[in-house]
Formats: sequence, C-alpha cells, structure tokens
Amino acid sequence: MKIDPQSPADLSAQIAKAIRDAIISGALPVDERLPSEAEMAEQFDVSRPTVREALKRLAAQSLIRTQRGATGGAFVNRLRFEDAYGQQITTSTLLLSMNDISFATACEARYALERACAPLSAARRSADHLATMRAETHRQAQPGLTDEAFCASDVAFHRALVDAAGNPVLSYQLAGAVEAMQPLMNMITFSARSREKIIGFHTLIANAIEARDGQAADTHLAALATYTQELAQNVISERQAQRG
Amino acid sequence: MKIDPQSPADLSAQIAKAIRDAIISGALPVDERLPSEAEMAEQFDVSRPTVREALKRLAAQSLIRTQRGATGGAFVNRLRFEDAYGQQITTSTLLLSMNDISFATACEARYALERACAPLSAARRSADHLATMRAETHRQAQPGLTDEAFCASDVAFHRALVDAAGNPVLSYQLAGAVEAMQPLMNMITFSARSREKIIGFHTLIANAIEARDGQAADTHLAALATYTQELAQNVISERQAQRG
DNA sequence: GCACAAAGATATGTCAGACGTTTAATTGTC
DNA sequence: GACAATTAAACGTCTGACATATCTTTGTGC
Repeated sequence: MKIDPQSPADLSAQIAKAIRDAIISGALPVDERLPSEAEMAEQFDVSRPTVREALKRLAAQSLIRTQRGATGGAFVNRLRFEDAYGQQITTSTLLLSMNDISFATACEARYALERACAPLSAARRSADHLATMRAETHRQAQPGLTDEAFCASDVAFHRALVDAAGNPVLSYQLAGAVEAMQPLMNMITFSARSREKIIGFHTLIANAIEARDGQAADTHLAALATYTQELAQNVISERQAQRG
Repeated sequence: MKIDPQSPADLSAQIAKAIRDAIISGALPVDERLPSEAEMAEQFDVSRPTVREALKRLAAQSLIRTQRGATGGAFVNRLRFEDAYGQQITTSTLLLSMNDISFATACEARYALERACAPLSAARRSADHLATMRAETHRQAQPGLTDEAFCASDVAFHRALVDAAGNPVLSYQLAGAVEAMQPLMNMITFSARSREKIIGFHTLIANAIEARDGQAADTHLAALATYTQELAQNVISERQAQRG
C-alpha cells in the first residue's frame, strides 16, 4: 500500500485508492480494523486531516465504517445489497437527469431489463410478492390519489415483480433502472383513463405471475411498455402544441 | 440547506447530505460553483476541515469536482456514464465477493440481463460493434492465452454485444453485471475443450447479430449460459472431490 | 469475593490558525 | 498594444489542540 509523494496534490485521493485497492483485492478482509488515523498518517507520511479526507471518501462508498472510543477505528465494511441500492438509485437518477437521456431510451432500458426478470418471477414468486402486487394495484385504483402517489405505487408494484425473481443481483440492478424512472414518470400527468389502462396491465401481469405463466407476464409487460411510451409521446406532443 | 447543530457527530456527513440533496433536487445545477470552503464553514458554522471532509465525500461519488486557483472552487459535476461505470463495477464486484452470492445466482442475473439486450443489439448493431465481437472471438482462439486474458477477452466480447444495443442506460446497467462476473469466471480453469465450445457459442452469437436475428442471438446466449453453469458446476464438484 | 463506581487510555470528531501552491485577473512597463 | 510582474483568491496540506465516546482497569464498599 504505497502512495506517490512526488505528486503533491490529491494525496487523500491516492491514499483512498490504495486502501480501496487493498479491500477489492481481498488483502483487507471484511471487519478488519485499519490502523488508527495517527498511525496511517505516519505510515503515509501525511497529516491526520489528509488521512481523514481519504477515509471519508471510502465511507461515502460504504467501504468502511468508523467507530469512536477506545476499541474504535475504521473497519472494512461488509457492503450489503440494501446499502448499495441507495447509491445505485442516486447515481442512476443523476445520470438520467444530467445527460439528456430521452424518455424513450430510459423506458426501453427499464422494460427490457424488467422483462428479463418476468420468467424467473413467474416461476419463483412467493405468496407475499403476489400479495404486494395485488395491494399496490388496488391502491392505484383509489380516487383522489395524486400523480406522485400513483407513480410511487407503480414503482412498488414493479419492485415486487422484480424481487419475486428471488435473485438479489437482479433486484440490485433493477432497483436503479426502475426507481430512477420515477422522476421522469412524475412529469407525466395521468388521466383517469390512462390510470385505468395501466391498472389493467398490472392486473394482467399479476394474473400471469399468479398462474406462473412467464410467457404471458412478458407479453403484458411488453404491452405496458408500449403504452407507457405512447403516453409520454402524447404528453410531449401536447406541450409542443401549447408552445406553438 | 440546513444541518442539525444539535447532533454533534457526523457533521461532515450531514453537510454532504444537504449538498447532495440540493444537487439531486436540481437546486444546484450542473457546473454551478459552490461557495468557497471558508464561506461554507461560516454558513454551516463549522470549521473548514469539516467542510472539506464533506466535499471529499461528494467528490468520491463524482458529484462535484474541485479546481484550484483564483476562480477555483467546487463545482457541481455532470455525472457522465463513463464515470459511473467504474463505480458501478467496483460496487458490483464487492457485492458479489462479500455476500456469499453463488456463481449460479450471479450467472443467472448476468445472462438474464444480457439476453434482454440481444434483440436490440441485433436490430441496431453497427459494423464496428460486430468487428469487435469478431476480433475478440478470434483472440480467444489464440494458443497460449492465459485464463485471465481469455476471461478479459470474454468480457470485451459481451460488452461489445451489450453496447451494440445503442442504449447507454442498458450499457451502464450491464457493465456491473458483466464485469463483476470476471473475478468469478477467473476462478474457473478453462480447458482447451471448453474454450473451443465457448468460442463456438460466440461465433454463433456474432453470426446472429450480423444477420440481425435477435431470436437466434437469444437462443445461443441461453445455450452459453447453460454451458457456463455446467462448467462451473464441474469445477466445484472436482474441488469437492479433491477435498474428500 | 463480588458488584459497582471512578479513573485512565485510546481513538475518532472537531476546531483554530498557518503556510504553500495554483490560477486568473490586474497592474505596470516598454 | 503586447508582454511581464504583481496581486488576490481559493484549494491543498500541516501542526497542535481540545472535546467526546467507549472500553479497560483500578479502586472502593458491602
């Protein structure tokens, strides 16, 4: 674990990289305690604030956790899927909002990935996942629901669908794709008519999942994808018409 | 943008969260300059090192960049897909290595997602993507190639396949799934016989992509997935036999 | 002898002030 | 008017200190 003392700037980034590489390579196993800040400062021949900045970088990626007190210090953190979800969603959301990604592109990616889950979800779904899907579908039919609440319920429905596949890696990957779409979906005003149609698709999908029919689930998801694209297209057209 | 001065610990985490929320909400647009460290220290009523720790947390997530000099400071960074790839791969790799995810689970997720790309890749592939796939397939047939180099070429082949879909959101999501598998794949020793078979699948997939036949690409990907699982199963069985 | 309280040790969290370095804008000179 | 020197602003880093949390050890009293 060495740093280059010749390049005077970005010392904390270099130190962070050295420690990160050690964690990734397995040289620092989970729950291993790093040397104290003072010790590392001496080892790397930098000051304690510089070491601390490096540790904060790692903490921001959930690679380490710190404890105060006599037996405290920085420990290699077991990166859990729940911790990674949040980062994944944040990153995906910002990627979409900062890179001029069209609704069509994001939507295509999301439904392509979601359809990949459908056969697995149909085969393995538990009663619990199915119940969540039914409950969210029911909630979506409630009158007086705001568009934001409708979209949040929509996300919950699709997350239950994905989680039903019982594959945490898939759930992690999909979390970004599904949740990052929510701000984009929120920009669409859902008429009573369009909500009704979406709920119809959700019911068909839930039925297919209940019947363990992966093929049907895929078909209905594809139809929902098409309909969502149409809805967005209409909203965009209307806005352009209002301007012109 | 407020922090809670009552809870004395983790001030830098609170400040980082406040700024991060402002970025996500759009209150701080891309390329906006944050106040200088000294100004923020005064605003939040903390010391400059504390502010700096907060900024380093954000820098670790590529949310800000810093410039030295007279017109320098911290600027909201446009999060690019290339920047996010690296983080995504690091996170995915650590998730797999730290959470007792079976090869079967990771492999299933990877191929499920990759198959979702296949129809799009077949429809939209450029000559360039196809050429990359052919070149990597050819490289894999070279004698004397180490297992690591073989796996690296394998990753390059599949990345070209994914990128051929022309959807940056898909490419981003798949980067984690495909590249994070590499350390697991490296644990498998590929016999000449198994390499030959894998190259056969790659050729079939490339042929399908060239012919713009999404259905065939999907079929051959599925076959490759099955074969990869078998290979891994054999390796695991052999190791258990050696132990017992 | 044991339970409980007090003191100590250790490590992180935070602060204050200072100096060096980089970079751009300003000023001054030819 | 062009080029060089100065200045100013901001980040990068260092030193030293104090505050706080937590575990360990010690000490006291019953």
